[in-house]
Amino acid sequence: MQHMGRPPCFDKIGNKKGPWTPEEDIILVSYIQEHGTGNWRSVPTNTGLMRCSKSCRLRWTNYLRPGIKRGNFTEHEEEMIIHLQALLGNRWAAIASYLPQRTDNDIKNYWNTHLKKKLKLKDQSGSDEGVDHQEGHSCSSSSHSRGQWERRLQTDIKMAKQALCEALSLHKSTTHVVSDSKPSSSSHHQPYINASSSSASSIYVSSYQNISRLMENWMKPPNSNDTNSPGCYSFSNMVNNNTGGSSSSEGAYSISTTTTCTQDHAFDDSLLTLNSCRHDGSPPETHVPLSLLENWLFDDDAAQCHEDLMNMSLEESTAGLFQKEAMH
DNA sequence: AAACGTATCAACCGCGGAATA
DNA sequence: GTATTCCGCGGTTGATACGTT
Repeated sequence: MQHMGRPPCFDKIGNKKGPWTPEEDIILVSYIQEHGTGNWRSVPTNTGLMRCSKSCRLRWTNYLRPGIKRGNFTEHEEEMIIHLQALLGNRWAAIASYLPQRTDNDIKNYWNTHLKKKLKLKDQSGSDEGVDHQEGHSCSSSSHSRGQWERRLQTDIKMAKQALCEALSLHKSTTHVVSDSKPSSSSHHQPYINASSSSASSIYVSSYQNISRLMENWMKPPNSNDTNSPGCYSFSNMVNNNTGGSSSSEGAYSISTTTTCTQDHAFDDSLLTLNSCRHDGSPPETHVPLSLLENWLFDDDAAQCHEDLMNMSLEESTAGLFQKEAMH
C-alpha cells in the first residue's frame, strides 16, 4: 500500500518543520504577490524555502493571506459558527466560506476550544434541543452522501454566483480603496498601500512598501496587546488592511472596508457578499436599481445579511432542494 | 517564586478526490 | 482505464502562554 493518497512530502531531505520565521514569511509573501497561488508545488523550488509546498500553502491560507481577521470572535461570529456547524457539521472550510475573514483552522480551533465546551455546558444545564452539537452534525443521520452532495451544490452555487457577479459587474467600477479605518480595537494599524486591483489578476498589495513596513514592524518590540503568538509579529496589520486580490483558488476575495457597514458589522458585511464580490470588490454602495439577482449578489446590508443567514437553512438557500429540517 | 495544570493556536499528518500523464 | 501527482480538508499534536495553587 504505497499510495493511499499522496505520500507526505516531508521526507524530502532538508525540509524544515516548525514555526515559520519572519524571513520565510517575507519570501513567501513576496513570491505569492508576484506569482499568485496557482502552483504550490513550485513555491519551494522557486523561492528556495526549505518547506514543503503543503506547509507553504498552509502558512499562506492560515496566516499570511490578506483579509484574515485575528483575535477574539464576536458574538455574531460565534452564533454563525454554531448555526453553521449545526447545519453543516464539521466542514470547517464550508463554514469558513461564510466567515471569510476567518480561516477554517481558526474556526476549527475556536470550536474545539470554546464553543464545544460552551455548548456542552449549555446542554448539561438542561437545554433540550434536539440539535446534536457534537462531533458529528445534526443532519448526519442519512447523510454522508447528502453531505457530499451539499458540498458540491454549494460549490456550484458559489461558482454560479461568481460568474454572475462578474457578468453583472462589468460595468461597475473596480476600484476600491482600503481605508486604514476602524478595525475594532486598539490598533496602531498602519495604512498599507493597496495596489488597487484591476480585477482578477491584480496584485493585492504593493509588495515593496508592505514588506518594508513589515520589516519595520518586526524591528519594534512585540506588542503584547496585539497578538501573542510567535507567528504574529505585526504582520496582521498589513494583512488586515489589504484587500485580497490574489488569484488564489480559494481565498481570493476582496474585502472592502468602504462599504456601508460599520464597527461590529464589518464582519457581517463581508458575509455572504464576499463570495459574490470577490473579483471586483465593487462597493455595493453603488446600489443602482438592482434586480433580485443583483440583490442576491451584492446586497450586503449588514443586518439584512446576517438576518438572512441566520434564518436561512442551507436547504432554503438551495431553493428547497432538500426537505426542511427544522433547525429552530 | 516555583510548580503544576489548563487553554490556545500554529503547524503537522494522513486521507480523499480531482487533475493529469 | 490506470497510475501518479497535486491540492485541500479535517483531525490531531506540541509548544507555549496563561492561570491557579
